[in-house]
Amino acid sequence: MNTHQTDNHFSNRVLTWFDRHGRKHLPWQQQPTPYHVWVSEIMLQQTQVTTVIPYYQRFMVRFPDVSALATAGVDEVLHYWTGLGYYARARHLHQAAQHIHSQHHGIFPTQWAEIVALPGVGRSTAGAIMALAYGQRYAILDGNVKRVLCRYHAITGWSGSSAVSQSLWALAEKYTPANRVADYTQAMMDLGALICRRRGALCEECPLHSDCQAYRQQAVDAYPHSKPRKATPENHLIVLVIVSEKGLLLEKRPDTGIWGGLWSLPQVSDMTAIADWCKTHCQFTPTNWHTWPSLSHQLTHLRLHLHPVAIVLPEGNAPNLLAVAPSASFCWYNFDAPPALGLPAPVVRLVEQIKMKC
DNA sequence: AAGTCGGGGGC
DNA sequence: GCCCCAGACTT
Repeated sequence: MNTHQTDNHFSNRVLTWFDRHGRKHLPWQQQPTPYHVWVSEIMLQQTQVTTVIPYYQRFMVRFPDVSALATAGVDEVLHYWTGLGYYARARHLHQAAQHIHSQHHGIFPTQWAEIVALPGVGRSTAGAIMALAYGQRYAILDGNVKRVLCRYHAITGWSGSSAVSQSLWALAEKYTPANRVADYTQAMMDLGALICRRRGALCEECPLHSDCQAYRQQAVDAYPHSKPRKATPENHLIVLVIVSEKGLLLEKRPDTGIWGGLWSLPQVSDMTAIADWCKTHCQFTPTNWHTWPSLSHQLTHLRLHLHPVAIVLPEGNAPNLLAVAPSASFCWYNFDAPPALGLPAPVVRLVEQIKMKC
């Protein structure tokens, strides 16, 4: 009977705090159009605000609206995404823009079901667009909201497990108010990011601390429970550094898997495959090569070691090599006029090294 | 239900 | 080093 009162109690406290302390000057808040909210939400998936801001600003200058994004090439979109990670986000964003451009005349859809059907948009991102851009009462459940709710109710278990996630969604829906839903949604993210921080939570400044179960237990740092982790595997990749007067040879990666759709160095399965690879793809058999120092690259779930092998081009055989590229899957990366392509972060590092040697 | 997908921030 | 971050998608 008093559950409704309790729900308003929660959102009222959050909203009062927001009026005084919430963030109101983030780039995507200035004109919270569906397009601005959408792009920002996709960039912010698993990515911190301070990292996103410069990417968002560059992106909006180049792709100011859905149609600008839809009519651009996917390589250029990935170029603007280079360094942000999770590149499927960029390809999905581009696909969705093309869908909106061709099927909805460039007008962003207004219904939740249409929005959640867009590639790359799940339940939480769709809720954020509905709440922030349209003021409709839809809930979100991002990392911030999860942390606030896990602590407020002292919820045990990993928040990614289906049982805990289901409980959290029910709570998120319950607390989301009908009035001022845009402010409330922003407030919950701000509360999680600024006050209910992963470490070093500022509980004395939190509008909810008098009712927070984790605070009452004096065990705020224990929530949310972290994901059980396994040992991260190590992967070794042999990559080829082939430089001609046209630049560095790059190969486009398939859309699925790591660095999907990005341009990387050609990769071979083992050292014995190098000669065959050159014969097949470049119509020449290298006489010798040099192994360069390896680069390590830590990902969430594995550790990569790149072993660059520099192929020495035989004198006079460069013309044959030129026949290789450009094509759909190969290109020459010109250091003096770098093309707008997406490159994995360690390849960017390697390109910098190669540029120094040339 | 568990794995995959990246790079950077912060301690 | 380690864990996490305005999650979604595939298997």
